Amino acid sequence: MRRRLTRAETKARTRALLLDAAARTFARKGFTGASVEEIAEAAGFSTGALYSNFSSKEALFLELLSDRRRDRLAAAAQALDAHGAGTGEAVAELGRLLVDVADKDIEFAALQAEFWLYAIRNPRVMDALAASVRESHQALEGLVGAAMARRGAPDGVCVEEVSTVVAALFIGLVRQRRIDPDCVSEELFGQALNWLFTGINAASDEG
Amino acid sequence: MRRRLTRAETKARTRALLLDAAARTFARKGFTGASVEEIAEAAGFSTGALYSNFSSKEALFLELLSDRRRDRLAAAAQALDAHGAGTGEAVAELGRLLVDVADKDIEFAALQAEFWLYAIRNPRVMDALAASVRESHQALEGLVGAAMARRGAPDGVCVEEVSTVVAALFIGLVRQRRIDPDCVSEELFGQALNWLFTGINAASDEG
DNA sequence: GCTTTGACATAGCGGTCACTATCTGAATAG
DNA sequence: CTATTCAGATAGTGACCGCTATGTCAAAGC
Repeated sequence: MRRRLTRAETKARTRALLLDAAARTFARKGFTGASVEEIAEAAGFSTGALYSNFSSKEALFLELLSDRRRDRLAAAAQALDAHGAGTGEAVAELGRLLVDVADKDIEFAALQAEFWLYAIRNPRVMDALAASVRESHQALEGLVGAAMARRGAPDGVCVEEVSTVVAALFIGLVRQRRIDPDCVSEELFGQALNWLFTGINAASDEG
Repeated sequence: MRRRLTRAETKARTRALLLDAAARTFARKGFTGASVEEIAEAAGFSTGALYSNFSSKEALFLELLSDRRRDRLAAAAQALDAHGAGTGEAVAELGRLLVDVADKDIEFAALQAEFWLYAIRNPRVMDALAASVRESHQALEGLVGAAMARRGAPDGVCVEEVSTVVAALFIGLVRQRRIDPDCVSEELFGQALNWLFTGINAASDEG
């Protein structure tokens, strides 16, 4: 049986519900296309509740910008851990991640695109986006560094650069898979990573 | 001295000016954020002129979707031709293309992101976007095929797949360069392509 | 148990938007 | 020269939106 909630608890719950509804609605309609009434209704509240928890539509949006990528990152890390990261299977698991993000979590890619466009147009929030991206890139650098070490990659190659390339590849493939799934098979991301890491080793052996 | 324009000529000119203004405005404000009055004014006309040339805001947007990528493609092909495509310099030239698209033609990336989001949300226009993308990918496949042949790549590797990877890499790097230019140097795209093509050769030598 | 507080609901205000009905004047046709 | 057509201007119209002022009722404090 459910304990009676305190005021602070219900407020926190309302906030979380509003954030979830906002993520769904912004992803489906865009920042300007989504109305605050729509968001509040999707969460089961009124606009009054929304403005009692967030100072403006933009503030709600920016809070998502800081939050959601962290959520995704945690889920991805968990999935990778569960399937033997640090082994040769990591590449296969990254392929599965591509499918997850492109096909299942259809909100994520759309939201990130919204964030990017918003930051391009409102330079004052670009720092926040850059920080959010940097956070996930640092996690990725751990994986990439491990992969390079396992494959005996040389010292001359910059882990940050390789990570940036891997992340760019991922984003580009997710986007393309939403346009034409036939062009981006589930294995293509893993395949491309194999080419990339093989090439890194081979290229440095020459120079 | 300027010849007196016929009605058809002035109308075509008005249409073109409206399309240009629409590209600028949609890129800067987004599809929902840009108003038709804003677009018409930027072109030096009234909303009446706009609705006399396009049936709706959406029709104007969709016309850009078909047009603008072709323009970009033509400019890119010209730039590549001018700097010795088909030689080893092609990779360096592709690096320059990255800088052009990311830094100078700031409209292009934003517009493409708008198109993608719009197509995601309005499945009936996804076909148009897919066709537009396929057009540029086919041009890219010519370049990629030539690069692979020059480097003596094996038969077992699918040109379409490699092209998709190259395009994805490009899009992802442009996006990241707009977030943090320091992370994506001008040479990184060319560097990544070198890794990629080197890896394609090496991987197939093994199997 | 009375008072105070504050989370959330309701209603409405000013402003903007996509789109249209109507008008004007210049290019065309005869 | 006159009549017609039509590109483009002007001036709305109804709908919607972000936000706020105000009301309500239950939890918190004493």
